[in-house]
Amino acid sequence: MNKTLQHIEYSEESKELARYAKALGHPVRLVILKHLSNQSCCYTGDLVDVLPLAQSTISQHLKELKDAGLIEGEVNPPKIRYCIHQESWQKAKELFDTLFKQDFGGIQCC
Amino acid sequence: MNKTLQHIEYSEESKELARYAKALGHPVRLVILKHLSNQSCCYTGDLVDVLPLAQSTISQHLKELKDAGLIEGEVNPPKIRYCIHQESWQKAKELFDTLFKQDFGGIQCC
DNA sequence: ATAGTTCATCGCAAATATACGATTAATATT
DNA sequence: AATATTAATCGTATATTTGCGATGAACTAT
Repeated sequence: MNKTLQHIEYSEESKELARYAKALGHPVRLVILKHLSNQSCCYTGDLVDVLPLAQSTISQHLKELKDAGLIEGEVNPPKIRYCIHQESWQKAKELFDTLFKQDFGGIQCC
Repeated sequence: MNKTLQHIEYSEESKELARYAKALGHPVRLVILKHLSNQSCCYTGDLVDVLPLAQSTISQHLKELKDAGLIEGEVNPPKIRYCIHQESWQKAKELFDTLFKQDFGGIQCC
């Protein structure tokens, strides 16, 4: 067969949405975001206190959320204050809205 | 430190949302869902024709979407017709809506 | 019965993700 | 300068994901 060298060109939207979805694809990160939303912001240490995970592990999850663009950190020595990244959050919201806007309910098929 | 044996109890919501998000966290699967929504339904073979990936790979992605509950397959020998799973799709939509409903725009912090 | 079609599954390799403890970097405090 | 605090990063181990080709199962058509 050998159909491919697997270099697929995805749309920017697909890539961006997949990136957000992937970042949201772990329960710990959802808990972190929830915590962040409750407090509006919080320090890494707060999360370390709350979650039964090593500090390094939490830091890593924060990094993934940050890399995906969903949160941002403000240095506030010696702590770091994390918050939702407004713009990206809005962008993610829109992308998911668009994805789910397809109202499959109308087209009955199976 | 040894803070944990890492048995965290997540809420059902977190687990379910994470499961959906994870399934959506790969561009190929988004393309598949888009294709599915365009045609309302389609056969595995259609996707194999469209995507530059091996049949087995596509089958695997379909399995993941099915395991997450986002799609369902109707046997239509010798083919299988895949469609969006209405209920789960709606449930996912709601969970994401709830997640993004938090209007962080109001609470300025950083 | 035999051969053909369609798609899932197996077995494998490579890459990525997840967790940890230990270390390092940055800054504040003494 | 020396110490303490906070959090990122490094190194490592294990598990999961992603991809492939090959094989197998289910059903059709000859």
